[in-house]
Amino acid sequence: MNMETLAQTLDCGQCFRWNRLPDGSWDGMACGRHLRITEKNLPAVLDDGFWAGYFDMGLDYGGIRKRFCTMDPALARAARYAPEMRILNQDPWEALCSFILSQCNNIKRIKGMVSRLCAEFGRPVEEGRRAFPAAETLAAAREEDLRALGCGFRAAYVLDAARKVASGEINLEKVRRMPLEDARAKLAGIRGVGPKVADCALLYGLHRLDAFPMDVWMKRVMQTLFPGKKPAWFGPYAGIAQQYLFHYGRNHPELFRGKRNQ
DNA sequence: GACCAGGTATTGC
DNA sequence: GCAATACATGGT
Repeated sequence: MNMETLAQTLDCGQCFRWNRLPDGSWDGMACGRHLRITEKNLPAVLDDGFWAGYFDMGLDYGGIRKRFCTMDPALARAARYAPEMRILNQDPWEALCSFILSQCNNIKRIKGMVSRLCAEFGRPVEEGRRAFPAAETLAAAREEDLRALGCGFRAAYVLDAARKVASGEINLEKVRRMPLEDARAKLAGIRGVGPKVADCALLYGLHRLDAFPMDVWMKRVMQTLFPGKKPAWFGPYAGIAQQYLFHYGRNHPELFRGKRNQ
């Protein structure tokens, strides 16, 4: 992993608090910690206990990729397109909340909404930096306050999620350990959380690598490149395959020209 | 100024 | 079941 290939992980639509600065460094927040990654400190970052875990350095992505390459030529192309991509270990609540905000939205605006949410409700951690707001904090907010930050119709959804997490009605660490279908059903008890957002929360927030978010892009990918196949076909690391394919598909829209959009 | 965006809930066949 | 529609709003 180097400064360029970090984009495969930090700019592939799984997280919303990282930005590349003009000098090429990466600036971001995770779990209440601020980090600026430069060419110089990158090795030390990946050696740090917390950040190594965040970047999932303990998992053998090379081996998983190799297996994918033997399964299907299109999957091989997608895996080779972004070979350094990893699924981050993000804060579960932040991921759930962020992907509730992601619906019917674009990545740039999601980032803006998350940023304003942090500025307004996040705990200050250092000069000008704020953590992602705690569920307890947002649970006490008013819907109109969230709408004022540009959340739109998603404001009520965020509020419902915050209340259910803060009250303990939904315990994300318990959800992490549930069978996939039970976990999905539990998350779907939140207003504004359907199959896609639930799987995003599971994959990106709870590191459930068997979850397989099916958005418009993945529907196109599946129809075009894997007709008749279902997510389980990709195996226990289906979520990683999904991320390779999502990123590859989004950057090759010509694959779907002339196909029906779903 | 349309058109679209990593969807979901509701309604009506 | 499945298609149609509303839901807010900023980016392009």
